Amino acid sequence: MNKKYAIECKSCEINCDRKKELCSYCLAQKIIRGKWKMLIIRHLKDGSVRFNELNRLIPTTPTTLSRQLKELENDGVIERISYNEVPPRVEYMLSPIGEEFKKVMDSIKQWGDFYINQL
Amino acid sequence: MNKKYAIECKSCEINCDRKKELCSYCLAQKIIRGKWKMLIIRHLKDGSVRFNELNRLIPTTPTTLSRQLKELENDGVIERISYNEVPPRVEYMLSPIGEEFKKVMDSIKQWGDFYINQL
DNA sequence: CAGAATCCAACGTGATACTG
DNA sequence: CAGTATCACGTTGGATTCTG
Repeated sequence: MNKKYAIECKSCEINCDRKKELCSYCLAQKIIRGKWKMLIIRHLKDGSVRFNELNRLIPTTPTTLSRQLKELENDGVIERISYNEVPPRVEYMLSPIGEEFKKVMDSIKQWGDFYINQL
Repeated sequence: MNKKYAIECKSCEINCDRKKELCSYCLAQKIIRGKWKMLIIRHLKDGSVRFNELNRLIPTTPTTLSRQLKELENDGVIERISYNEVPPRVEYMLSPIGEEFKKVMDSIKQWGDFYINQL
């Protein structure tokens, strides 16, 4: 198991008897924590999207969007393809890991609906 | 739909065509964002736990743990029962909404396993 | 035991200006 | 178009001390 992506779960190291299980949670939490990451993944669900297009869909600054995209890329959740064109064109899309995350998104949506119905 | 719990998703208001779907995501993100919340829910999965017991399982200070517990309670995810005893005894457990969240936890675990296998 | 109060440091996000 | 650099700021979490 080489360190392709960074995974570290301090909590697990300290107190988890079922390391792998807890790591999954911390892993997901790490990805979900970023303010716009859920939204990014949601907007990439149906295919690749360009940077500015994404920025129109997500109400934050290019600075922040760029940072969050880079983090998602480093975590292996999305992929970035840069075409050598003028004007520049860059497309973002889900990686296999990101595709797999759609299932989590679906269960989150179900739970959210349940939550809203309780109000 | 009375405002029992606070829900507001600025992103949805601004740019979402499928409001309810996105709200679910933002909702979940808002609730899970706290550094220890996933871990709290994970440790309450199998039944109620007392404050100090929880604090032994989760490597943070009582101050922070208390804050996150209160937030989870306000968001309707967990419940707090205080027994009138000396010394004091307080138990935390999942609410119905919290129980429902276990499905999300399960899908997260599956995803985490998939993730780890990609390394 | 189960916390509350207070203060502080660190981190994440946003605003602004600029660029290949 | 797709960013980067820099700075300012608010929110979060942690340390410490104290209490019913």
